[in-house]
Order: sequence, then structure tokens, then C-alpha cells
Amino acid sequence: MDVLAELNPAQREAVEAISGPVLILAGPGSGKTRVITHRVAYLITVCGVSPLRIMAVTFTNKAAREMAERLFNLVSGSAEQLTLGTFHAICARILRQDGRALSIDPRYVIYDADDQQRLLKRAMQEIGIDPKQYAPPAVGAAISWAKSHMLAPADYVRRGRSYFEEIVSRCYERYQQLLTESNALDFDDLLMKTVQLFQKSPDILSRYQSRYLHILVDEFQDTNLVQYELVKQLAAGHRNICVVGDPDQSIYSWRSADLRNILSFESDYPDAKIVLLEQNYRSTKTILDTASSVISANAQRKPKNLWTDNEAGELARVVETYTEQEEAQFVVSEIERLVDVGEARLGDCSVMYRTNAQSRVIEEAFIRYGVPYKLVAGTRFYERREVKDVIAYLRLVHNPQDTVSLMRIVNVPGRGIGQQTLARLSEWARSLGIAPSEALRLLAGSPESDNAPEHPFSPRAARLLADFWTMVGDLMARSREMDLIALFDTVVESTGYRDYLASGEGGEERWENILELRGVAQEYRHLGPSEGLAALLEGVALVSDVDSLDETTDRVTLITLHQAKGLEFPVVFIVGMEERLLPHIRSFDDPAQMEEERRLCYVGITRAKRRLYLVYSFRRTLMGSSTLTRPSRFLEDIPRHLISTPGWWQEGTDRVTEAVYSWNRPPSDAPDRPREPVVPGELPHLKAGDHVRHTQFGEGVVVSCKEVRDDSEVTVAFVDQGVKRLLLSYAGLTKTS
DNA sequence: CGAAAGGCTCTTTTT
DNA sequence: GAGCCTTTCG
Repeated sequence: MDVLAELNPAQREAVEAISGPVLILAGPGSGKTRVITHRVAYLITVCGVSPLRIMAVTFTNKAAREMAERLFNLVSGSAEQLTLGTFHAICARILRQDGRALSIDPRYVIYDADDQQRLLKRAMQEIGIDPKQYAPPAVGAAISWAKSHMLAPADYVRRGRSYFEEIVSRCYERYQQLLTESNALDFDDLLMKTVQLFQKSPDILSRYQSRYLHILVDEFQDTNLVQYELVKQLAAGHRNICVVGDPDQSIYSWRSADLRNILSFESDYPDAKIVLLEQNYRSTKTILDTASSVISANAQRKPKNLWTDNEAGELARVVETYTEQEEAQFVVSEIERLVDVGEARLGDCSVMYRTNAQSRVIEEAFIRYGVPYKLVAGTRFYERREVKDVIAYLRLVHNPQDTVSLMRIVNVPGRGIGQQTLARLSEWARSLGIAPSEALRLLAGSPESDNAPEHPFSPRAARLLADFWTMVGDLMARSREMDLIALFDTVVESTGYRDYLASGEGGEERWENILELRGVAQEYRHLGPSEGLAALLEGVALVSDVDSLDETTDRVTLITLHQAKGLEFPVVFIVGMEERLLPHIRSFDDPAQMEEERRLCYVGITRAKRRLYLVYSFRRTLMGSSTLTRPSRFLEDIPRHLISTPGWWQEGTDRVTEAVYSWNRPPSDAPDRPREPVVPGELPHLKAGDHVRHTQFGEGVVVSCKEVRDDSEVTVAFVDQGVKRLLLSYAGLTKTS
């Protein structure tokens, strides 16, 4: 087939520019993925490049999988020979292969954010830094920043900018020692160590350089400095480097992503061909205009000329609800309505939010109304306690030095090894300058003989620890010849973990999760004992939440705005369009971060193909207490003519809001009726004991009345409906006595 | 040693 | 509201 057919001129240009550096600036919905896949297909089928010599870097595993699928359709079999994956996955493979040159044992394990946190706390404790005074997450973020800038502990020390950095550098140093001791790498290490490997071993680098004739990087605006350095290293020989990105969709600066990489690319490769993809195929004109109006308010940006041939479509709807529960309720019932009238299928609809915490209320509404949904993060599967526990056992068997896994499961199920004993173990190991597991080995190696090492344990504790390690040793021995699934089952059984689950809370469900993990392990079975285990552990370490998103089921998608990047849906609801939430309060004191919030909003809007709802709630419970909100400033930048207008004017702004409060929602056969806002003061002031009537809730007695801003919040005990809190000006109350 | 209860803090986004 | 940590009691 002709891989150039069905491409517009700009897309075709991007596909055909195969030699030398290329920068593709791709607006949302401009067929970016199409360009990348067709470019690879073009290289293979037209230019005769072997797929073995092409590297394509994606942002998530899911994106990689999709690209592989699409490529399979274009070039059939040869797609699987491609090097295709995230930076982290590709680096993990390189280090597994060649890490020895940096003294990295190929059995290394990958620590996720939670493991990282545990190890960091350990490090801080050891060097006597109070976690109350220096929050481990903040220290961890600083360490991550350092690694993203390729600063080893020694380099970081030399910065010496502030007292905090001084503290961080000490934590960093010890943390890194503990990682090495555990034969473990964290996410940032995967990238940093690969760059270091290439710096240290030019021969290894040149092997990769000559292998990869063509390199493509997607979502380039969200790469950080190490990632860009890696790209430069790999592309240094042949310079066939193609990066694709959109500065307006840069939303990961908190992960040290730096959209300045795009500018650097232009200066590092002054001969780079720049291709602009500006035609949007995804959204209606209204949605695209809405998105543009929001993003245009960013000062630090190059103006773009996005356009579309698509029809104008429906106006955007800006909706106000009273509480977050009603917000969720509105979303669910509106989706039901769209489905009822045949406007959309459930699978066409998505609900996007700024913070994961918002998903709970939304989810509850979907459950209550019995509408099928899929939650992209949830309690992420691989973060569940039981799943992590079993993985910890497997990791320990694979790499006995893994301190975090050891400490995690040494007493799970309970083996009578308490905190006191573990504290002594840590201290003892540290005094000997060895990892805790190594200390256990000493202890278990010569149990009751006279040449047993001096140790600080009671006879009982020593025996329990030795028994535990004997059990681990036994599993290790068996793992070398045992089939992966047999090993899995043995681990779960012989450690007593299965019985432990069965006897605890929610054992059934937890056991289901273990079986699901077992199902994942099945996929690695064919690789043979040790190989399979290594591959399984690497696989589970590098999955992301969106990876599991399944587009084939007809369910509503609940997703964070960050996760939504790269996806599209016919119908999009963005909820929590409020000051302090979107934009998030943490961005208020930093203009650059505020611009990123705006980009996040832009990303959300541009996911929509046909219908867009921007929803906010008048009240919201944050951190356990309910507060009044203000509509997001981003709403003010949307011109009125793009918004549907059955609502009411908000004084002093250009904003039109549609208020959807459950108690004055019209009967389902009537069209939406705009609510008449009641001017405060028309009602006599209510006080406790007054009898009132509400249009929906019926008769009730006022419990209390509290002034809020220039309104009053009335708490009413209704005869049939229980106690409700209402806002005086909106509630439509009549005084009856 | 381990379970349970109480008290504290802090909440963004994730490979 | 939740998750973490500490304290307390058995």
C-alpha cells in the first residue's frame, strides 16, 4: 500500500524528510500519531531501512502498543523488530544488557515511587534527619530533580545553594548508597545511568549509535534534560533524529520536563527541518476555538494558526452545580440523556479532572446510577498491598539484596519478627557495612555453631530471622529451574501468604488480585525460569495506568487531565473548573506554573471531538472541609458566543453559566429551565426554629443560619428528606411560619 | 510482639 | 478524608 496516500501536504513533508534532524510541531488532533507511524512505515517499505535500526520513543507503553498495532497493519510482520517503548523501558533494557560496565548487576530491580519513598525514609533516618522537618516527598523531589539534570550526589553537593540543598545532598548520598547496596535503580536512575554508561564507555555508545540509523521521539515537549541528552548521544553519529511535540501541551514540568528542549533542539541542530501540523481533524470548530481562546492567554508562547474544516458543531456548555455530589450527578444524568437520545455511546464519553481525589465522588454517582465506567487510576493495581507483597517476594528471590522488598515482607505474614528486631538488624548490618539481607545470610549460614557471628539478637529473634532467610534461600534455589508459574504458586503457598490473605479483611478480593497478577506472570512463562522472572519484574515495574485503558468496552472513562494527553473522546466533561483546583492552588504563586495549568486545561478541551462540558461546583469539600468556590479564571477567556446560553449572566464577567441544581431541575419532559436567582434580601432573614417549605424537599425546620460572603447558608431539617444545607439565595425556600 | 485506637499532617499531576 | 505515625493496651 502507499504509505503517503491520505496524508495532507504538511504530513507528507514530515514523513518524507528522512535524513537529518526534523522538528515536527504538531497541534492537537493534527494527525501526529499518523505521521509517526507512516514515517516508520515509509522508512521500512520505501527506503528499505531494517526495522532493527529504528528506535521510536513514546510517552507510555500504551502509545507504544498502539503504534505497533498500526504499524502491523502498514508493514505487517516487521514491526516487532523495532525498538519501541518509553525512555524508561528502553533504558532498562540497555542497562540490563550493558550495565556491567557501570558495575550494575543485571539482576537489578526497579524501585517505583513507593519503594523510593521507603528507602529514602530509611536513608534519612540513618543519617539522623527528622522527616517532620524535611518532608521525604520534598527531599525525594529534589533528588529526582538532581538526577534529571544528571547531577550525581557529589555534583549536587557542590551546588550548595541553600541549607535545604545541603540537607538534600546528604540524603541523596546515603539514599544512593542504599540503592546500590540493594542492587536497585529508581526511575530516574534508569535514565541517568544510561547516559553515564554512554559517557563512560564510548565503545558501547558507538555500538548503539551505529545500530540506530533513525530515531523518533514523540511528546518531545515533555522530555527532561537527561532524556534529551540521551537522544543527542544516540543521534550523534548519523543525525537522523525526528522529534514531535507541541509546546502548548507541555504539562510535566513537575517531573522536570522542560519545554525549552524544543528551543534547544533548534539551536543544537540549526539545520533542522521544521514542519508545522496545524490542521485539526479531531474537533468541531467551536471546540477548537474554545481551546484556542484559553491557550491564547498564555504569555510565554508562540502563537499558532490552528484551523479545521470540521463543522461548527454544538456550543460548549458551562455548568454550575451546588455541590460536588450534584456535579457528579449532573455528569451521569447528562451522559444518560446523550445515550438515550442516541447522541453518544457510553464509550464515547469521558470525565476529566485535575486531581485523583475528585474521582471518588464521580465514581460513587456512576455506581449509584448503575452506569458502567472505567477508572484509569483508581487504587492502581500494582500499588495494591497484596500485589506489592507478592511482587516483593518475587523480587527478593530474584535479587536477594533488595532491602525494600525484604523489609516489606519479612514479617508478612506475621512471623514474630517485630520492629525492635528489625531496627537491630538494620543497625547491625550498617555497622558491618553490608546490606540487611547479607547480614541475614551471615546469621542463617551458621546458626548454632560456635563460630556464629556476634549479633545483637535474642536467641528467639535470631532463630526467627534465620528461619525466614532459610525459606528465602530455598525459594531462590528452586527458582533457578522452576517454571515461573510454579514458582509463583510456591511463593504464595510456602510463605504462608495465601493463608494470611484468607484470614484477613477482604481476603476474597485480594486473592482475586493475586490471581490476576498470576495471569500477568503467565505471559512471561515462555521465557524460561530466570529470564521469565526478570522480564516479569521489569514489566510490572514500568507499567503506567493508561496502559491498561481498554478502548473496546462501552463504558465511560474517568481520567485525570494528565492521563488524558494523547487520547480523544467524542464527549468530554471537565469537572472542577474552579479556582484552586484548575488552576490548582499550588500554581498561584508561580506564573510559569500557572501557564502550565492553562495548558492542562487546553489539553483537556482539545481531547473533545463533538461535545464539551465545563462544569464546576458552587461548594466543594477539600481536605475534609466544605468551602465556597470561584469559577476558574480559564472560563473567563472563552468568548460568549461559543457557550450555550440557557443560563444567566454573571455580573461583571463575560461569562454565561447554566445552573443545574437538582431541586429545581425541571421534569424530564420539559426543556432545561434557567433558574431565577433570588436576590438576597427578598426573603426575611431566617433563624433557627423557623418553618420553611422547599419546592422539592417539602416541609422543614431551620436548624441554623450562617452568613457566608454576601449570602446565607441555611441548614434545614426536612420532614422526609433529612437535614440539608442550602444557600439562601438559590434554594427557593418559602417561610411558612 | 501485635492489634487497635487516636492524633497528626497534608493533599497535583506520573514514567 | 485518608493515610501515616505514634501510643496504648492486651
